[in-house]
Amino acid sequence: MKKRLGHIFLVDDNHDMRFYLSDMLVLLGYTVDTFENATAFLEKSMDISPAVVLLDMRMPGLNGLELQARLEALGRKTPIVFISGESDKDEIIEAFRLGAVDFLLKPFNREKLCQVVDKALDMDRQRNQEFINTDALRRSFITLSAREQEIFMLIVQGLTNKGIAEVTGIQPGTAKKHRATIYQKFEVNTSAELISQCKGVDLSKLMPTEDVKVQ
Amino acid sequence: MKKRLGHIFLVDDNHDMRFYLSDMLVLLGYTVDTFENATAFLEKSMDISPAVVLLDMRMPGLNGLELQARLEALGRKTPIVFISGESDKDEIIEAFRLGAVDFLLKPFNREKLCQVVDKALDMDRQRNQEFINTDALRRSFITLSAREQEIFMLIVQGLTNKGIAEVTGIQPGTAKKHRATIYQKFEVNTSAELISQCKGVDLSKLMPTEDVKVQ
DNA sequence: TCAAAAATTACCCAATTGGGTAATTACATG
DNA sequence: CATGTAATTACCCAATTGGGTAATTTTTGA
Repeated sequence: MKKRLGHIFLVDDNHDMRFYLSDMLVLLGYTVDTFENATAFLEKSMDISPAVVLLDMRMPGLNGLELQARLEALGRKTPIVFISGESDKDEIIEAFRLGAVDFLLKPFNREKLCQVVDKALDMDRQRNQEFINTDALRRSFITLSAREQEIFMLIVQGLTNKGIAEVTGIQPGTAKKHRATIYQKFEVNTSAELISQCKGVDLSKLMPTEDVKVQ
Repeated sequence: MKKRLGHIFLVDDNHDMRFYLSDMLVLLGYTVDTFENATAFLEKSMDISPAVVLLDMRMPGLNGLELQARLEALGRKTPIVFISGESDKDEIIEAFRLGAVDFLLKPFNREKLCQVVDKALDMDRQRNQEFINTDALRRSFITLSAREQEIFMLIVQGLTNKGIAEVTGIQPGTAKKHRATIYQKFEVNTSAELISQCKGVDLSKLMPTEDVKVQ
């Protein structure tokens, strides 16, 4: 059997189900952290990618939907797959509205579980890659002075030194000086390289944040 | 009441529901096309944006899920919102897996309908804008010769004429000549402008397609 | 208040770019 | 085969860029 890769956060209040699923998933090759309730997951989990949250809907304390909303509010964007047998239609719909990747109704077979988990892991790989790209760009961006950040935005919009001079009211030579500093800090030689580095990155997200993803 | 904007394709086999919903939606300000079954919609609808498909799940002939799959296969990407009372959990989950935006269980109130429809219309506006951006770029791209298309890709990756020369094996001056032609056809003066035009566009989607969206 | 950091401008030089013309070769389509 | 299109190369020129040094003024913090 092909060994599967990725991490699974399994949140289920049912002891037997936790052990049964965990064993199966570990056998399949995934790494697994199990949690008995939503609070335990909120407190102890670390950010790992690629990962997926396998989440039981009905639990004592916070239920699945409530945990989902909390994670969303915290900016923890690991994909969520619900596992449940007793959920009603409204709960299922609400889970998808809140961004759930899939919903597995018990009983489900191993193939279906793998298929859904792997799809979610793929999504997380892509999401994390985008985060990493943005983060790499941000590392350089925050070394820029305020003026340099302003001019950076104009450069990646395609403006020349002359255009930047017109927009900001400074001399073209000054714009050129700032541009040189910016290129140094981003370790590029041309505007094309700089703009390429920004491809697929939301420039409005360049201001610092705290969360970091490892691995 | 604030007048709502957008187009709705309403597909429902139930005559009363069709007229009731259609009247309500028109009153709210939307434009509405109604269809008695999936086949009618597949045959007659045109691409309009922003639009949303309100789709009944249980219908004679093709059911909602089958129509959804057909639309996906045809590349018709207007967001789909299901409307149904009798759907079971598996159908609901399958609808979301196939990309449904939302699922309204009957009975639902007017507010909920508006909220869901407007969200779907917003998604379609954005989707269509991306399509338009890509289409504008493609119009220029297809006027390039094969060699120019190849060099275009290298330019937007940030390569200089010298770099392009190394990669392709031609002389830097030749690369420069091609670059000049490309700039002309895209009506830009610098590589930064060209790359800016490509921002947010999936360059792998630049080859010609047939479907066109109006308005 | 005093020192450090940032912003501004000017100047120099080599390299590259943008724009244009021209000539030769390769290739395909009628 | 002939013609046209594409590709390739070379050459010229003006403008801009990349890289560096220097000097002055502003702003910021300690």
